Amino acid sequence: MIEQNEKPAPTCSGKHTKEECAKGLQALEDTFYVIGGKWKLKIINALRIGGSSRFNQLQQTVTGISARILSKELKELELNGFIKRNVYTETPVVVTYEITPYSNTLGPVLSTLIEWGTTHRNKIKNDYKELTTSKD
Amino acid sequence: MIEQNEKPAPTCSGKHTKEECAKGLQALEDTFYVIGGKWKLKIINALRIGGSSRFNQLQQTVTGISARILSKELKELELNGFIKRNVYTETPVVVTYEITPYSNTLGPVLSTLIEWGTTHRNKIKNDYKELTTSKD
DNA sequence: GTTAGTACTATCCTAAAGGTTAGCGCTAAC
DNA sequence: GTTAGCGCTAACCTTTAGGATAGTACTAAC
Repeated sequence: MIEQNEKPAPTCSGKHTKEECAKGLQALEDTFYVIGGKWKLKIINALRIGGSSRFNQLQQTVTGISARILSKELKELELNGFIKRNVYTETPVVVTYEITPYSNTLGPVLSTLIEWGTTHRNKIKNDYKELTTSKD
Repeated sequence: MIEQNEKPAPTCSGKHTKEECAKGLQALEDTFYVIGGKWKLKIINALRIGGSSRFNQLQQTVTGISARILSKELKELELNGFIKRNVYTETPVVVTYEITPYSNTLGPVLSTLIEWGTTHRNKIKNDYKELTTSKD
């Protein structure tokens, strides 16, 4: 919201990057398509860290998710090859979910995302501190 | 969807990782909160690659976005310190958007996300090829 | 004075995501 | 026979994201 009056900006479109940009756009689209949404990466992360888990256990770990959504997301994740569902026909029936090797390709994605979120939270905290401490 | 009947799985909850898991969950939550959604990362990526751009230019680059949404997203991104809005009071008025240094902290996030999306697309292609080529 | 361009914005509407509640089929314990 | 736990699932509802269309304020050109 700052007004300026110097140069009309050189309409820097950069033809050489249009293709690159389209590729990036496509790749982001693809990524969001399979692991986008509120829960998928959280579930995968929980299974990566906590190891194979059962349904109710998972619902406790991934705080806030409802059984309906968890069930739906697990189905989608299984369909896309990110997790494996194991049924032990005992009494009572036990079902466990575990990540597949393919999920491990998401390792770097998860770590950068988590790292960024952590640093961002600290930044916000500091910004707030500075705001309340300084008096100018 | 595979049935088994071996061990009831050792209820591997792993107390030592609960905290770790909660932290990851929180970090993912924070990340999604500021750069989640269908468009934000795409816009930042476009500005990163294409350099500072004007409104209509951006709308062309980020294919599929409507003016209303673009306007809304840009406001949010500016509020959170990811982009800078420059107004050149000329005739006609020209407005450019550019990324801030803080946006550059998203570099690793964007590249891993884009890289993963690209490899995933190739995997899907190969899976499909194998499916249509082999006859078993 | 009409048209065109720039950068939006208001209104309205649809569709997808997600939440709430209740319940099923099974078995084992009280 | 009632309760409780496991792993869901169906029905219904709310919230949010996003899309379509039209219009605003300004100015300059025709």
